[in-house]
Amino acid sequence: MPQLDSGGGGAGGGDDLGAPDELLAFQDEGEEQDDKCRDSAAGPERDLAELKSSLVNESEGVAGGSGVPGPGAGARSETEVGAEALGREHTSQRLFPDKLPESLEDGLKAPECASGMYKETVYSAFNLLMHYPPPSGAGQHPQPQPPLHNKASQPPHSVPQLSPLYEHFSSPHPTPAPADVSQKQGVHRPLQTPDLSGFYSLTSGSMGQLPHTVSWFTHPSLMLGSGVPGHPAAIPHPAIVPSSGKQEMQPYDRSLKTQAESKVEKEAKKPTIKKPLNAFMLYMKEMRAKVIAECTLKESAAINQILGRRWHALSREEQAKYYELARKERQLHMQLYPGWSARDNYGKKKRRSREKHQESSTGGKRNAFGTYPEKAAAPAPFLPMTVL
DNA sequence: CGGCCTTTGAAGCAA
DNA sequence: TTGCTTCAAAGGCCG
Repeated sequence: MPQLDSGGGGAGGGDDLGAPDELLAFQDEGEEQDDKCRDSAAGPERDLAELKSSLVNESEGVAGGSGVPGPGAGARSETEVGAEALGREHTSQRLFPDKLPESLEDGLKAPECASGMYKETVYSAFNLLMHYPPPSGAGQHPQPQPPLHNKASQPPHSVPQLSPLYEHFSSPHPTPAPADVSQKQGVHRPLQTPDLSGFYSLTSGSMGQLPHTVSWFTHPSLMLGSGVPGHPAAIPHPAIVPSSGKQEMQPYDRSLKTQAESKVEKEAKKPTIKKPLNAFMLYMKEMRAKVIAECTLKESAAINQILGRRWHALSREEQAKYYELARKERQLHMQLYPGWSARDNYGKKKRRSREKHQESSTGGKRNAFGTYPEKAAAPAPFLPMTVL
């Protein structure tokens, strides 16, 4: 794990929310894996690997280069790009999975996927966020991020499960906000983090371009919202979802319920506070739409594979931005839900049975670290991100 | 309809 | 302390 940093005392003095991720020491991470990849890429697979490699290069054209995506970035060798971006040796084959879903292969073969599409600076919006500008200026952003969560099926009133901080710069979909959230924060202690306070000072009138920011402000704990019975009109925080995931029952149905049932139901309906997103999740949220547009892919599994590779292709500085954002997310999450713990959601998702897990772990499938047990002799792909 | 897939990172848990 | 597991997002796929 990229357990790094800390040494610096962390940004925001005293806020060391366990943000071991501040600096990602991913130098050479997967160096050995590269070897493995090289091995596995031999023969016909090598072409595929190179194809994938070029895909990563494109992403570096965008994300990389600290905003100087040269026109020929996509044509440069990965070694060049990697060395430039990371200042580290960057072998030509990195982390190529042995297999890719067919859809991913299709995507990689797609011409639009191979052409350099990442011309804009991905982080322009990110920088916007990082500086917590007043919302009035947000609309001035020249290149609003493409819609990331515009599912047509989504009820207009619902709040997409977006990472609030991230939403601040990524989502174009307005979310109705109360005129004065602060008035509804009676029971919630005011946030004191200077960075974050800027968010909460937003008003509904300024939400045009940064709509989902509101989701932060309409956080249940802020406005006695979804988490508090008797305030049905409140807009839930994206981190909060009804644990049942089902629609609200009609009053008539409700009357049919026995007390015991309703009790159980009540229990089940207790809103689930979701984990704050980590750096990679934030990165995925931002880049997913681009990958989809570029590769005409829709399968998340395939997209995530691409994003995983692109993530590793990012420079340290670029990744650091997401780590910082994730840190702020955690910080805010902690402030909003002081008593919340990740264990609250433990076991709530019905996951594959442990049996299956064990079976897979011995059967060549990926374990929790994304590694393959049979290759366990070699360092796990991402563990070698050792401290510099 | 709901779990799986797939990714990385954070955190929980057991030993 | 170490190593493993679960969850976070996303959306197509499949039983």
